[in-house]
Amino acid sequence: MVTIYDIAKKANCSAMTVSKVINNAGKISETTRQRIQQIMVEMNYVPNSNARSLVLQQTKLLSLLIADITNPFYTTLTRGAEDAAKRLGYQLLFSNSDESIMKEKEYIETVLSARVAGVMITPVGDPSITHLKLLEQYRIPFVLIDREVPGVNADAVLGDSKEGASKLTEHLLKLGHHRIAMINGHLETSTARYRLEGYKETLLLNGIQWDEQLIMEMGFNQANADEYMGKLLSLKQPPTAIFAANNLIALAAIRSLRLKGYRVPEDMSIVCFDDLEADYVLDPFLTVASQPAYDFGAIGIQTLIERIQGNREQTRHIILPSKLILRGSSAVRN
Amino acid sequence: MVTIYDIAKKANCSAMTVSKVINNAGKISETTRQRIQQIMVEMNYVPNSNARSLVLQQTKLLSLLIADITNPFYTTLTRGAEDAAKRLGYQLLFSNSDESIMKEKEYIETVLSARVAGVMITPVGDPSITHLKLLEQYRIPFVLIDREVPGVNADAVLGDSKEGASKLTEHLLKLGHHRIAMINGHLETSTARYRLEGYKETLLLNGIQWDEQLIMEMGFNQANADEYMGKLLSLKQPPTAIFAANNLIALAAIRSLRLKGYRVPEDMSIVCFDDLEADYVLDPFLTVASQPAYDFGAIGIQTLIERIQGNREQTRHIILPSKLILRGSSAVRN
DNA sequence: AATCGCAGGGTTATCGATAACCCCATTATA
DNA sequence: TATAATGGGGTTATCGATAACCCTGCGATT
Repeated sequence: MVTIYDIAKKANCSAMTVSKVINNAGKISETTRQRIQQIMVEMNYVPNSNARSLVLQQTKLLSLLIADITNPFYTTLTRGAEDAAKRLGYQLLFSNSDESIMKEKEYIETVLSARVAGVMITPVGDPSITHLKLLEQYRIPFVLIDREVPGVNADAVLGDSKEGASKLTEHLLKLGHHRIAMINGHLETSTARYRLEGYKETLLLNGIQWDEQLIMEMGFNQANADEYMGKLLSLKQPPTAIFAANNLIALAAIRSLRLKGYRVPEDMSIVCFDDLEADYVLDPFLTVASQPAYDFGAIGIQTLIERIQGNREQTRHIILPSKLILRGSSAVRN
Repeated sequence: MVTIYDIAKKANCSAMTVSKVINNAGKISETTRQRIQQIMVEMNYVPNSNARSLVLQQTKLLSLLIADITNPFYTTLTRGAEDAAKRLGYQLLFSNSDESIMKEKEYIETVLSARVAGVMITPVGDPSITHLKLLEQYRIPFVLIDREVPGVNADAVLGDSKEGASKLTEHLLKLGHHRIAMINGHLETSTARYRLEGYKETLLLNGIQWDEQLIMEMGFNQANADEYMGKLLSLKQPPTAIFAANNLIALAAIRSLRLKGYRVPEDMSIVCFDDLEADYVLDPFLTVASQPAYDFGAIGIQTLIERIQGNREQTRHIILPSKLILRGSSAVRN
């Protein structure tokens, strides 16, 4: 391990002088500066950030915690975050909570003990408040992304879940569906609540009372899609359309339907939130409310850095719109 | 910021005693242990890992650098790595080099300065040797994953690129194609070289001399797919089949072909490496040599941790096989 | 001639946690 | 009874980098 002391010895000067060269601070003659810099290159000196952040009480490290690394929505978001962080001179490390509150807790403790400069996080759900309060207590700036948490007053970059849900529901209604099921994420998640709200409200506005039997709270990780589809299909009056709270739920639902011999959209229309980026799919099939994933990440990081640098007082919620994209998974009711 | 000194003051003892409680070391009476532990909980104490790793000269942090976070192959790999790390008691942080040697360099310097316990990395290519030597110099254990680097003697978890390429090429030959183009990643990447080797060798074994005009070195990030497809299609004897070095290249190629009015597989067969996990795609279309992405990650982390714990002397290369999966993108030559 | 100012560089304490070692009672042992 | 052994806990130095301050010598100023 090369330290500034090793450099100092070779350069015949004190460690402090080396430190000053590294930080471009203090008064150093041009000759010694160059001598020291050359020695640092020769010896492949890399500063020990642990030592540095111990004394400085800060780092240039940002942390991003996403809920599901296998969901293209989050990886695209991550790209946006990464680009923004780089542009603004910060390093970004990610982690993946996998929708697990325990993993989230461990991760928060890790970043806390690393004293990162800031955290951007897709909270698993309302119970995340415990960890978020920890961040508050340790005065580590953070930004919520995609999901908000009641009781936590922080900057947030969110999609307009209610509006998007309304658009999707309305679309299905226009196609003649009135038995529309919803397969939702956990209601402990703000997006799930808003999407449900938009769904219910739109039904009501169109003179339809929602049917609790048609509303499933499955969770965003698509476990048990088969079970939930089974329940829906065995109702006396099964749905003719499904609103899935996100893309992976929709895919799981379609797969399950096909296994049971149903066709989409002939026997069942399906719509959902979040596009699968065209990169992954040759023939996009899902009718979706597409959210600007890349922007989520980029704007989130910008907001976070502004907060870190103390340019702002009040917390701010930024709401990004979604865009309805009509495709083959939804059709006029038979 | 709560420190052990704050705890000590409240508990009326020395910081050392607190430290001993935290580390379950030394001799502490049950009463004081409990008293201290309770105070730590009350005050939400989180140890400062910077201080700790400064004195211990080590951490429980592993670092994973992947080449493209938007490629499902890598995100699935990441899942495997994450699960393995958790199981073995390590925390995992990822980053994304985006196939950029500069980003890779910055990242390596970051993990170096953080003195992580170990690094798992998909090197961008042969030039990565510079950074990898740095890791060696600082004695940070690392494992190469998916790609090897000549001149770097390290553990590695690799796919059998040559064998997979042979299988794919053979498959196309059996379908009657003999003008088979290859759209490859950069030859600075070991996988690209091995895949090319398998391709050429299989052609030769079947009595076909390869045609340099049919071999394109595009890079794994699918830039300029249109340009390369244009070149191939405007040849006097254009290919009737394409072997793409990975999944995203294949998709880009198909998209480009369609834009130009070609149909797959009727006008052009396409095969490639790396499956798109069934999670993302409703109707898998690509004929692929599928690699066990999850295992790459899991085995890689295991190997890394073994090395960290010094259970092994010699470096080891683990080669994982790929599986040919036949689908609609390849068909008998017209 | 005495003082000042500044360039150039060094000393020391500090961040938070831990290793290595020390110290003092009390109990066990010869 | 004298001594060793042990439990329970404290002291001090250390990791690598930096902030705050100090020192020295030389040319400029009065």
